[in-house]
Amino acid sequence: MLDKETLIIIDGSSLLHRAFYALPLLSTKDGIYTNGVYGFLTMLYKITDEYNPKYLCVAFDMKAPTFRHLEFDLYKANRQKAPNELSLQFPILKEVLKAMNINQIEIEGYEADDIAGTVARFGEEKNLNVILVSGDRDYLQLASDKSKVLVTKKGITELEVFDKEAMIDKYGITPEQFIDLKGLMGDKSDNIPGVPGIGEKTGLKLLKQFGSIENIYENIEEVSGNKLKESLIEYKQQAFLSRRLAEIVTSVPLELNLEELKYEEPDWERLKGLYEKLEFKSLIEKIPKDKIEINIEYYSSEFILIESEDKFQKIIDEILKSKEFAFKFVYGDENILKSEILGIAIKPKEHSTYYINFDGNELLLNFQNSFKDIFEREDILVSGHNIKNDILGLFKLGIKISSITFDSMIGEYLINPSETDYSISKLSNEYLNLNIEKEEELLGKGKNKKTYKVLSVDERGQYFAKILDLVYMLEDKIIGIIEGQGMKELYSDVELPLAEVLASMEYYGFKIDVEILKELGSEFDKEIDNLTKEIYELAGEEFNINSPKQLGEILFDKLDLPVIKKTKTGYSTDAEVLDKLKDKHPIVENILKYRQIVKLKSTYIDGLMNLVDENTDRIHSSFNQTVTNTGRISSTEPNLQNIPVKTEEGRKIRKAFVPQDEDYILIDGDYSQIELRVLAHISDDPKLKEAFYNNEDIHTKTASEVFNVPKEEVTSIMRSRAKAVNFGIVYGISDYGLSRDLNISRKEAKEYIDNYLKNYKKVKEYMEEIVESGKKEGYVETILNRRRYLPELKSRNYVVRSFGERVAMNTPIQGSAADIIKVAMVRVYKELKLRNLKSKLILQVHDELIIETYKDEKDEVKEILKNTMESSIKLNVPLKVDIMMGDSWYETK
DNA sequence: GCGTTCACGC
DNA sequence: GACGTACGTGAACGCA
Repeated sequence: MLDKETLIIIDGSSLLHRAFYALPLLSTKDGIYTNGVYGFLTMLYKITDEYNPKYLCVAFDMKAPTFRHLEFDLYKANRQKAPNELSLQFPILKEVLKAMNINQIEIEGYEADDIAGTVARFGEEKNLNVILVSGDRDYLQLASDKSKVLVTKKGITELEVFDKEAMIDKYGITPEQFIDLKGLMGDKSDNIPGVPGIGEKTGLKLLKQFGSIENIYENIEEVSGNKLKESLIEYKQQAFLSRRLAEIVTSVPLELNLEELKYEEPDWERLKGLYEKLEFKSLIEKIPKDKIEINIEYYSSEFILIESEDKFQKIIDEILKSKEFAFKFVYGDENILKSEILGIAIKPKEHSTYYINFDGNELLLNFQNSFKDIFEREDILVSGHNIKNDILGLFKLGIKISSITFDSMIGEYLINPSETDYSISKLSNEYLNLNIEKEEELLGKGKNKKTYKVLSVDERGQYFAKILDLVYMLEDKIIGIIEGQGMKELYSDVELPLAEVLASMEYYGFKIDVEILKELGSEFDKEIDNLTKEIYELAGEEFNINSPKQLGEILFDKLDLPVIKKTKTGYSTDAEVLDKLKDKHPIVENILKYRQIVKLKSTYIDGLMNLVDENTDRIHSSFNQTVTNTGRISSTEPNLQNIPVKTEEGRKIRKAFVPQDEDYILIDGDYSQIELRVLAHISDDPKLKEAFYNNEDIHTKTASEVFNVPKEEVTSIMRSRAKAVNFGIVYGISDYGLSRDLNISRKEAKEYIDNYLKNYKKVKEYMEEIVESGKKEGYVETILNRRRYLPELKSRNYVVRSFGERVAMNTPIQGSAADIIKVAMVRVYKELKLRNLKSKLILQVHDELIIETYKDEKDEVKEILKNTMESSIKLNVPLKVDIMMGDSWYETK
């Protein structure tokens, strides 16, 4: 294949159809529908990248009737007209292809597949590698020794490859016989009748036995089954007609010329123009930079460089006058806590930006003294972008910030929590149509990411001055939207103050007893050693157990265990599969154990150890406020929100999480069933509310309702199944997910869910209403009006739509729970600060808060934590918090 | 470097 | 009747 040149022929009509139905209906701000074109181009790029063709063309159907219509007037008679949203995209696609200089072929009286077939034969004659691309399986008849057929599998990214051999492998018939097969079974979508009673199975059987339709009729007596025989005889004519209709014509009168099929260089400028009009940002990125004029106009800004304290008073006076300023630190390292501060940009509102350069550091001390008061005054409003990072800088300088009034990053997150890029460059482009360099462009990314040290002092000043200008330009717009959507309180009273709380949690960190970690680590190592030996012995050879590929070969090829599930790349070996193979071979149990211990060792022992600050023995995780779709916070480096708890061995890791010294103790407040309480509140379901008023065991209660037995008769199996149902309600899993979790049939799982909803009628009503309103409004909301947009609800794709529905039901529950704990965090933090306590809030794990508590303050802190958490947001059911104490996180259970 | 597979918590 | 099914983080593998 490599030595031959490649010709790719794409069925444009078919592929645009596929792409249109695979993607949600996207449109530009001018209302041009683009999803099909976008999907088509994604596939086109993928295919050309992979096969690097020398020749390429796209075939289209024409509206005019074809010879098939003339022969059979019912041909495609039942075909529904394509929706307008799709038809409108054909001319757009053709325009894009034209800009790409790609040959388009259409001809009256023939369909795209006939054109494709004809071009394919032409390519074969010229001894080219021919690749046909379509969303239609009819193309399989064109596969040959020289031609491959790519058929879309699912979505838009996966293509199934068929050559002649692959066809025989999969269907047991040749491409030519495929035409006979269609003649026999017909094709519903084209209204080709075929022979009644014959489907794919019978058709394949007949062809494997007889080879062709002619041969079937020549040996009709040998056909087994009277009914089948009669049907064949009666519909003989129809069978031959159907075959003629199904056969792709490879002799369309085309004047083909290899030179014209050449895949040439696009008209880049024109293409870029089209992509811009269609808002295909990711595709614009694909255009080689040297091919187009880079005419991005960068926003520019002025700044005043300050390198001595003489001017400090002038800046302070300006701030005092305008009562508002924006600022941002420039750090010399990714890790802010360890980083030196290179400088700070400060912009008193309506004034120029100052860039104070601290290089050399003498000035920093002076800055601290002069500006402390300004930051700590409550009547001066402070704005910024990703201000948590700047609060950390202030903490390092011993400054406590007071009045944050705007953070463009957090603001945009509230406007749309589903974005992934909240950078200032993105926001300015979206809202202001102004461009500044992305941080990535200045510093690079990944392993080679540099620090701001590579920029000159002047460049640093310029860049950060731009940022502060943009922050102020964004402020009114973003605040306006937030207020318009009823999120003012959420923004000002919860999210903005929370940034400081998170900064404080990062700043203080969690003390780690490194010795305990080390000891646990060597225990795990010993166990891994033993397990490794046993596994090698049982396998009869040494291999890399960590490699799913090698493990799969051992289990399923060598040991011949039954294959339960496959992944894209081979055998699946996940816990679910291994669980089912447990009694088939003793090696399986060892592998499960091995996986568990290796996970603990690598992620939680080695991973944590690497992140312990060697001076203080503390771990400083990053808490991110703008990641999740639901409003939860996330934690990275390390993720402290997934420290093991379920198995005893894993839970031991928590013994290493300790208070700073013997004067301190950990106090842990844990919301009991917060999501189900939120559900009781939102749905106002009397039964569910009653359970919480009476402080009942909710899973037992659910079991008694779902299985219709008195509570005393609920067995432990019933309870655990009910627990899974409650879990499903809270996390929005499907009947499929529930059936998998409980290892029961999907039907049974569905019964459980239906039964649940039958008992909790108002929950059912809520679920129906929220989906309805989500569809109508385009979004759902939490108790504090936090929004999540759900375009998935309008998808024509069942899977996507169902996903949207579950998210619609789940987000108000999970998101409101997030609202509740965030409010509690802000208040607990404020209270500890107000009372000047030594105790600090150091961790949040979704429904749990941990305070590193000074022992003398123990009772006070306990009360603050419990009361604040329970009274955070008033629901129409009580919130319940369990308080626990211990000398390690392990003990607070 | 990047996608895939697996596993941990809520 | 199939579709392929909570989220977020991280480690290791294996391909490029």
